[in-house]
Amino acid sequence: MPELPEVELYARYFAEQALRQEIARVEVRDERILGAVRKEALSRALRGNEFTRISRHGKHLFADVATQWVHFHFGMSGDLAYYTSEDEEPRFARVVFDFTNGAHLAFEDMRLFGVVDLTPSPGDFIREHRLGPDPLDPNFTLKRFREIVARRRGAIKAMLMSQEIIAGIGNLYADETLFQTGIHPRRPVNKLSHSDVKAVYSRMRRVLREVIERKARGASYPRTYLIPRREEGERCPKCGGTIRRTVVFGRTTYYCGRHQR
DNA sequence: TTCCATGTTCCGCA
DNA sequence: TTGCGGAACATGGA
Repeated sequence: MPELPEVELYARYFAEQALRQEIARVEVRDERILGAVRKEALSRALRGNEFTRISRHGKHLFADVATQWVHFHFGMSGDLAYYTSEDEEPRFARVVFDFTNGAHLAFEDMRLFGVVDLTPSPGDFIREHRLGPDPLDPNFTLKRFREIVARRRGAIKAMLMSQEIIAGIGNLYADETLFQTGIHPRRPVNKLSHSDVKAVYSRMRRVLREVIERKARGASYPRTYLIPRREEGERCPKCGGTIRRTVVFGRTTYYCGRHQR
């Protein structure tokens, strides 16, 4: 379930559970999950070392080990699991890091769209993959967002989901942001008013932060959100209109036919 | 059996 | 050059 908020929670989980433990071995259960790195090289780079710190950019997570960083991308179904007993290994574990203290950290990913890789540093990775700014980064100001918007055309939803423009927003949170700002997902970016742009900027960040904090407490989505009502014909929790379903930027899109214009 | 899924990439076309 | 639709990737659940 990984868009920015979920990956942020994985990052916190990783940092709390799996730092500063010597890595005994790396078990690759399915090589299709590896990016450019071969399993022998991954194992060699990690064995005898420890994860020392975690970094996140958009939907990407990085774990510092010795002179390199392990890069994780969670695809559609990736997750992390830290456990001490072998029989707790997740069914779809693809890579398992065994620690000398007997604990394990598994990267699980049923659908195999995720990636485990090595990279010299998060900065190198971000440049190489041309990722846009992380929307929760303190340097990502409204001014910067306006500059990005000014250079663009096309549907607002496509812009929000393009990782080279802004890194971390996926299908659900793009829809949620537009639902809360009352903007139709197909509205061209150049037809947004000055205040629309500000609203999108603020709502996007509020949604991301709110979801992180709520999920960190084990809570579900607020009842005012669109996310729990992603179904054709549902009632809009904001205005009582009807929830519509369509396709934008290749993804199933839900919006309120009444208040999103 | 068929459709759908929180993602990314590549190709072709306008 | 930019933007977008479609297909492909792999797999399980409704």
